[in-house]
Amino acid sequence: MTIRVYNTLTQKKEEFGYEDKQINIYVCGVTPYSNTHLGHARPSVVWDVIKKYLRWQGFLPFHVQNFTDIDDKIIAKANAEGKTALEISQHYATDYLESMDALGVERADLYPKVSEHMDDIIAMIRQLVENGHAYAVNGNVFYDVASFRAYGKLSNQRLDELQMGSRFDVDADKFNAMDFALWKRAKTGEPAWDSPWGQGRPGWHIECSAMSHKYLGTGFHFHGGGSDLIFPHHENEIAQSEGATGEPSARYWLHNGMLNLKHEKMSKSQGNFVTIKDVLEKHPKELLRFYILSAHYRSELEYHDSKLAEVARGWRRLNQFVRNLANRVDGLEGLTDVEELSKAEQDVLVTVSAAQRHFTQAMDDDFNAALAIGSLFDLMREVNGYLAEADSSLASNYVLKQVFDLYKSLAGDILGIVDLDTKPQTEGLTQPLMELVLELRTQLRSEQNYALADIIRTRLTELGVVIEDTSAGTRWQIQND
RNA sequence: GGCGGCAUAGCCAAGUGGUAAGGCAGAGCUCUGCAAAAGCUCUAUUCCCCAGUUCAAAUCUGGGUGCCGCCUCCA
Repeated sequence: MTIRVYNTLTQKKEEFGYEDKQINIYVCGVTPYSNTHLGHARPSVVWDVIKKYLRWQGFLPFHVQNFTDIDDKIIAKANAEGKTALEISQHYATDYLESMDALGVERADLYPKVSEHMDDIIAMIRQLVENGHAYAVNGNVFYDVASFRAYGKLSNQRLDELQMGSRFDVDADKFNAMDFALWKRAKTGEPAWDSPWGQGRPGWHIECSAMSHKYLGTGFHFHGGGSDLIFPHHENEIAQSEGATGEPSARYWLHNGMLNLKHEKMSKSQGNFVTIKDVLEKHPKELLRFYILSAHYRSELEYHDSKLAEVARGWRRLNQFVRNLANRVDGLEGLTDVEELSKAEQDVLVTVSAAQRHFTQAMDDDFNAALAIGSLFDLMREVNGYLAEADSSLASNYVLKQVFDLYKSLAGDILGIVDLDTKPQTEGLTQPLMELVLELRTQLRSEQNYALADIIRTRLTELGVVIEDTSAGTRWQIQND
């Protein structure tokens, strides 16, 4: 098995090389000053799936994701609301983690914060000054972009083509307009820390270099984030990390595409965002994940209010299929190999292994989840065909258990697009009441009182309870998406 | 102005040299008391346009058009 990934640094797909099973991952987190929105859901879900896939393949992902909890925007908001910057950032960091939990995103192994890594940041800035990549002026420290020959290698920018200063004023203390702040001199009313250059706070990019280096060292495997971070954030990060250590920081730079709202990037500063919590109040997390994963992680994704409804039908089919399988194979834990399989059953097993192979091939090719999902639909069609004829023999149960186990790992554990909670859909009286209603309706049907039976069905549908008459009896389900 | 990306059926979307996955919607059929579910069949002679390379191109090259992102904080 070989995994190939698109590396922004080389602008092509590369074979993923590794030395041992532990895969180190640094994903740029958020600046917590506002509610967590759908744009944040994209990299989170994408990396969640990558981690779970890698683990399924026998790797041990180790994931570090920062909180940039010292920042102009946070300070501005704190001053406006009469709170401290840390109160603001803590509040929104909590909102972020809650949103991630609600999305079924596994937590990172570490969430380092700027405010807790001042020594590491200062040490790296100092190193950069010593290495001749940074200079201090009036309590500020700037990165000397011209000193780093490879500057621009990630984003493919040429220094002389960048339009710096066109939309904001350039600090007069800079050697060069493109130089960026590593350390900012304290202004009144701002949180500040002691440093060799006086009181101040870190610039935007240095925290990721310092913290990724501290926890993952140099040459770690993956560095991820949104494509909007390629320049200047990640470009500057490379300049800092490599300028300080003399070694490459990350080997593979992976960038996810933007999630747009009405053809515009969803972002905090533009105010055009939909929060994750809002969406999850109306839709199950599995549906939101299905939507996000239905396009390749590098492409742009368009969101609008009816978007989830559009993909819901296909998603629901998949879920009901898996749920039916779950009911069917429930309690069949002890099944071992069964000797006599019919042709139809052998065919299903062949399709199962083909589906798993296609899924793996898709994920190995730059984590192509959209293609991988296609293989789940292919298998579903095949199995549904078999299911129509299947009896409840041992062989049949055995085969269906194989199918279910595959969906459980791929669609459930890795992608998180089907709800496998075996929790009863209902509580209290609903279950026995439904059984009673359906029993009576079955009686009516056997008496050919279809008019009344249909009224019951219609009224139940209006209540959100969908019933289906199958040859194996009537089944019911609460429609909740 | 520079850099990066995208343009595939009514809609979403995969596909980076070998003759167009998958989903939704639509049509027909099977099953069914009916409905639903499910299955089967059909639905892009063609991949924004124009040239070129090649036995072969949605895929490569050149040019054009349109859209998006970045060059300010952003996932």
